[in-house]
Amino acid sequence: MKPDKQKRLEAAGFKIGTTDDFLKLTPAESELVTLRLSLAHDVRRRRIALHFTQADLARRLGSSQSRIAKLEAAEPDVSLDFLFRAMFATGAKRREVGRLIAAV
Amino acid sequence: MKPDKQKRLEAAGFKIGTTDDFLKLTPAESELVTLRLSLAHDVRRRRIALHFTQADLARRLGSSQSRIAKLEAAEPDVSLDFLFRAMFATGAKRREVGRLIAAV
DNA sequence: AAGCGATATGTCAATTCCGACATATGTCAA
DNA sequence: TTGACATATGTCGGAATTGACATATCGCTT
Repeated sequence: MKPDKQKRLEAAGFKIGTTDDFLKLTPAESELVTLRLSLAHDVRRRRIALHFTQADLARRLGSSQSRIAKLEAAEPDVSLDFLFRAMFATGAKRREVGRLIAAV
Repeated sequence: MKPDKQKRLEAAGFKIGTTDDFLKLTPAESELVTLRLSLAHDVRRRRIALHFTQADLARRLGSSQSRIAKLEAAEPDVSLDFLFRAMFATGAKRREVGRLIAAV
């Protein structure tokens, strides 16, 4: 959010905070949420870079298009296991995954 | 395994390969196995560095001592979700987790 | 507008993973 | 040895996650 917009909202009585603040997450929970979001976003990025459809990636994973859509939307019923399997199914190596996770 | 021992075994007719070879894992599966082992080992390392018992860590996670034992043994019914929650529960930050995962 | 490929959303039964608990094994000090 | 504490192993019912499927919506071309 742009700073000026934030100021305007706050002037209007809205308190602006991070998602973590809003959801009252512990630091550990917050790390986990960020991790999930990062992975979900990167799976999509990598899939598109490979010119794969969601159905293509699903086939590679022995899964279904709808599960990939949910994965990329980081829906809560998508596990880290599934996210990592998807990363590796797009050809990611541990080195790349590590860099992604470490990135602030 | 020491190289000389490997040579002796091979001379005796034993073929030496990696665990991944033995289990006929795809590269993606192999990355996942390595990831799980790395995390499991590091959770134990971090727990001990904190002078926590398995029961202590379990309490922090809202879990049980037996689940932590299984986690550290990287048993197959332990999810990546659980492994990451344990990492963060020992105070690990994404930066550290990323470095661990990227490490060969 | 109509058709089409891609993505999103919703549901459900089956599988997987979990906490809880019991119990076994290990370690070490008294 | 015995006892106390830590870790390992096994089981079980319930909760979470999955693949499968149906269907809706989007974006684009004609």
